[in-house]
Amino acid sequence: MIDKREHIINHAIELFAEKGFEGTSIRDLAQKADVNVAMVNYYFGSKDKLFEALVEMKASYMKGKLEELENDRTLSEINKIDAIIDNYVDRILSNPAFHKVLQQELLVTHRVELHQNVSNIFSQNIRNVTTIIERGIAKKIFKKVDPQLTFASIIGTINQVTNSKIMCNILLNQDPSSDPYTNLAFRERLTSHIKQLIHSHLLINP
Amino acid sequence: MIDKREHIINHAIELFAEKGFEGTSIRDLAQKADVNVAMVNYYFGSKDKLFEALVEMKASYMKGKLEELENDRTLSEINKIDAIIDNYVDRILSNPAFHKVLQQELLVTHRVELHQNVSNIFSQNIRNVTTIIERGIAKKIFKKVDPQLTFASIIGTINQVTNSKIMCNILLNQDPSSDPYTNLAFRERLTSHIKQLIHSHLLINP
DNA sequence: AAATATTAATCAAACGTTTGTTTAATTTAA
DNA sequence: TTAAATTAAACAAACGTTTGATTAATATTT
Repeated sequence: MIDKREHIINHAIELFAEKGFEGTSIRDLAQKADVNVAMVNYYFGSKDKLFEALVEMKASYMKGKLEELENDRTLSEINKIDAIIDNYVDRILSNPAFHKVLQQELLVTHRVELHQNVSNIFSQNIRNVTTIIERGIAKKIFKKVDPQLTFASIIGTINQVTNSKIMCNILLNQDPSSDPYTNLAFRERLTSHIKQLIHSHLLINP
Repeated sequence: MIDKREHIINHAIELFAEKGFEGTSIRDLAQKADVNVAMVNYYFGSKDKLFEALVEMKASYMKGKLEELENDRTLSEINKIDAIIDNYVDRILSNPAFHKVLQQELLVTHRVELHQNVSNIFSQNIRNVTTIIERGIAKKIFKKVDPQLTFASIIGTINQVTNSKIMCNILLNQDPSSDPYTNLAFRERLTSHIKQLIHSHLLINP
């Protein structure tokens, strides 16, 4: 075993995604990760701190690529948007369980601090994307759309199909047991739909 | 007090939305609703059955209007879509807490039966909307879009701004304490964005 | 109409479990 | 040999639920 903290965290993500944070007991987690019940408190101090450590360790993958794209001067605004869509879909479909954990924490509000932290993970992304859209509008390449809600439509479409596997399969008339998230054809279908949607929304000359 | 069952359910919706089902204790609920702890089990049998009764009692508001719209022969396809968008935004913004409870139950999967029931609440709506879009495509009024994912974009955009008040305020650069859901200007902004987005996506002659 | 019987609603208290956490002893590794 | 890691056992607190007694409301009988 390489890193026991990460080992526990990885199993915690799966359980939290399936049952929620409150719905998962430390004994559940210890059994699933095949460690002693005391190890969670030994390594993390408490169940709450495990959750914080989990978010902190795994949230970094959210950043990075986007700032890079925003500052790329060789790409047109619409190409940046396309790259962001590809990037988002890629990362979320590669980590559906962690993404679900974050979405759960956005829905509930009683852990005020963590709820704020999770919100902040997304806030820089919002600013980056809306800045790109606003620049496109200023250059008269884009129509005068609502930049904030345009971002909401991009990320909201992705969330709509990634938040619930069962809902996604109902939506796509697929077998309830089939797994759309690992299906490459589905990934292609999703990205091309969003790009098509956003292109006709943004571009003056499509 | 008119109906004690409904009285308890209404307070349960608020608490479940804020803390989640597992995060809410019966003692929490009893205190908030100002009833004895034994009353929940007296009226509903168990905490789980309270949850089922809650969904059953409040989910009916989801149906109705949509079947009506689908069968209306006086409206064009795009007018039906517009009416559906108005209807969705209206109902969700009028019941944000209950909507959050449903979204939470879509995210977690460990209560298999209830998760299925909640999914089914939406499935008829999906069929209605996709049918309208397919008819518009057949009539060559609409472009050859992806009907299922187009629906996902409509409902996903709404969810994106209604799932978290804090996220919504970050998105809209608003004060963290402001309440966008009761703000009529926000409702108008949201519906007109979605309509604009979907019109340019669907219509061949906008 | 008054008195009685029956049902429904409410309550404080207690039930047995499960919860997150801690302890103190033991094993492992450096 | 010392520090870190692991363990089974125990801890108090919180959990959902049940109990048995008491009050309120309704129905029945006089």
